Amino acid sequence: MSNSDRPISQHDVARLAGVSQAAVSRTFTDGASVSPETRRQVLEAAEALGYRPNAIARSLIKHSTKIIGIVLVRFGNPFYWYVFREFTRRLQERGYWTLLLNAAQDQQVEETLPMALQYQVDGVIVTSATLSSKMADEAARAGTPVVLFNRYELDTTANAVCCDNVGGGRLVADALLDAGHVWPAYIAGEEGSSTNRDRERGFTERLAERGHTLALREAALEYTYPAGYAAANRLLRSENRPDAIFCASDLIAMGALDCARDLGINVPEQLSIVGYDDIEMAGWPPYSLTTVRQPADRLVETSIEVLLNAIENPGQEPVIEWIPVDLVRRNSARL
Amino acid sequence: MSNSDRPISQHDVARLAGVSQAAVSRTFTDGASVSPETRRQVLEAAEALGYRPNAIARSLIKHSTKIIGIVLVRFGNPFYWYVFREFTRRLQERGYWTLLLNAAQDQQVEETLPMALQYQVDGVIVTSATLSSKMADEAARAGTPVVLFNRYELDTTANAVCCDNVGGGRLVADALLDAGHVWPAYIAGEEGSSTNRDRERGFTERLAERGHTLALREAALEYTYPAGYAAANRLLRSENRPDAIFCASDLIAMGALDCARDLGINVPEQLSIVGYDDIEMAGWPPYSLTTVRQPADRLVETSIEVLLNAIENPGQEPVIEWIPVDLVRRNSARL
DNA sequence: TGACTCGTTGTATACGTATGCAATGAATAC
DNA sequence: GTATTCATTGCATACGTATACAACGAGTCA
Repeated sequence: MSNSDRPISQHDVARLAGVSQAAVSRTFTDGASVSPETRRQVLEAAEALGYRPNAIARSLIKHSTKIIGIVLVRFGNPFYWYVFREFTRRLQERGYWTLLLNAAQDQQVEETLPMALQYQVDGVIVTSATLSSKMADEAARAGTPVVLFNRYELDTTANAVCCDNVGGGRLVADALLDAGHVWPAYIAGEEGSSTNRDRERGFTERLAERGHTLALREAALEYTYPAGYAAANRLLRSENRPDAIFCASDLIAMGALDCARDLGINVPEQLSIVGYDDIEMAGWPPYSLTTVRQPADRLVETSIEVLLNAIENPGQEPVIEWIPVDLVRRNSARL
Repeated sequence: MSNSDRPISQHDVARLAGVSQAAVSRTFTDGASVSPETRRQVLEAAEALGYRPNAIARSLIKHSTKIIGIVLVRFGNPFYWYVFREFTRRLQERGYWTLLLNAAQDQQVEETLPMALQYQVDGVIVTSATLSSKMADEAARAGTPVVLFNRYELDTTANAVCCDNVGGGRLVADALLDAGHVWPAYIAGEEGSSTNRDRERGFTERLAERGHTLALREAALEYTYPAGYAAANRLLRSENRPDAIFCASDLIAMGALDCARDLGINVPEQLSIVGYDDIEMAGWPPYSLTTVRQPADRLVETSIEVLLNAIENPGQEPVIEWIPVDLVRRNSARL
């Protein structure tokens, strides 16, 4: 069509409507003072020219982009798919958009977070990764609130919303012991992560409190199905095969379950398997996984509330919110 | 710490370094002319103040945000999760960031796309949704290229990168007939979608060419596991049970497979099941799904190339790229 | 009629950065 | 010695919008 190379600005609209640029700005700003008549003329001219306000220019003045940065580290876990969908959906409902920062490695958070800050995001949510104190300082200096999702860091200035992973581990220990298991094993996920550490700690702690010990331990190293399969394979071929396996995530547990089947081990009669997360697939009939449910909706909602609160009330002390978990009893464990 | 409320700007850095604001800008602009000495002073001052360039202000001048909008409609399908991860990862490698637009319903694309344009994104990728001609016009007027992912629209001005869904349907028909199946059924996904329509068309067309007809048809309506289970349930309880089912997606096929098992039907001896997408789970042992592989990497790579090409060379004719598919033979079908 | 309020409008400026232009100075060539 | 080139620098302006401020006109009240 008739494409002048410069996009339409408020000046163009103002010229056509015979008013000042300020009048145009006011008709597109809620609560500004414009007479119905000018408003009509402006809207008419805007419609004729196909004008759309420039959110970038507006952001520059208002010192607010209405954009939230989300740092996602491990894209693999389906639990985080759901979480991510809910984040974007609920943020949009509240007038915020989402800039995604995909950090393949934990280490890359150090590079991506500064980029988010350069884009002047109003806030950042960091999922499944921690923040170095250097990064936390930088965000604080920029005045950009950060919420850690399902991680916590006691010594930094970041907010956090976190499941009680220690409590989750204890839940499983109690349930397994109550049902008479005596030779429990643990398959770890990523060794460095606080979620993995806390789940294992809660599990072994509670076992110890009740006079038992962790019989065996394997590391899947990743939160994936094949890694879970491989770890279970090592575990189940050992001399003293465990009578129960607690897995650091559902994907690991599903791999372990299939491995047990392939080895001809009956689940749950000969072996109980318990997962963690309660992803959608955990409920599918061929798995029917007993697992610790992390209430994703509540986690997300709380994170958003903490973040928006920090945005609207700058200079507050960082907050750590704990979200309780519960055990979903299905058919992969004899409980 | 010592927080002056305004963030640090190039003026602050310039004052401390004893140079002009322009000199600061130049040290942060590749290829600009600055002496090593001033550069050093500027970087020193910037470091001391914790200065970071403001990407929003830069975007305003350069008429380029280095942000790509991605419109995602149905978050459910794991295939799109992989696709989304690859998009963000590869775009980041090329210096682009990703603004996510989550449209729960198809219809909401009409509302979200204009928002992306207001944020001056350099381009838009629309996955699993079509574009009204009104929206296409608006994007064209804004000079923002759009690439439809796995959809095509012959009459609009949008680019498209698309799998040969008709060809995929034909592949399956040939494979099933070659193996001696005589009573094939189809489980449809979302009725309106072009992917669903084309897959079914290719399947039935090829059946007809070889003197067969589609025996039965059911609609899952959604691309989900439970919907696939329910549709298969209706299909397999009917009088003339099919000897093969072609499903519009892998998730539907996995639901159908579990339904067949629950009904005591042997797969693949009594019933062949074929899916579409080749998501990661399709390869897991308990499913081992025979399916049509959509080469996600190639789809994504091509989409990015088409989009970046359109960004760098404005005013080009829209392009439609076709990507071939192939059949992955596993154990859910007797082929 | 004059003083006052109040809603509307335009002017001017600011947000933080990039860049065209002219000025400066050093280095080179004759 | 002068003329010329060239890299570097600061000044000024532009990007598109929001808003403080003052000006204006209409209306109200005394």
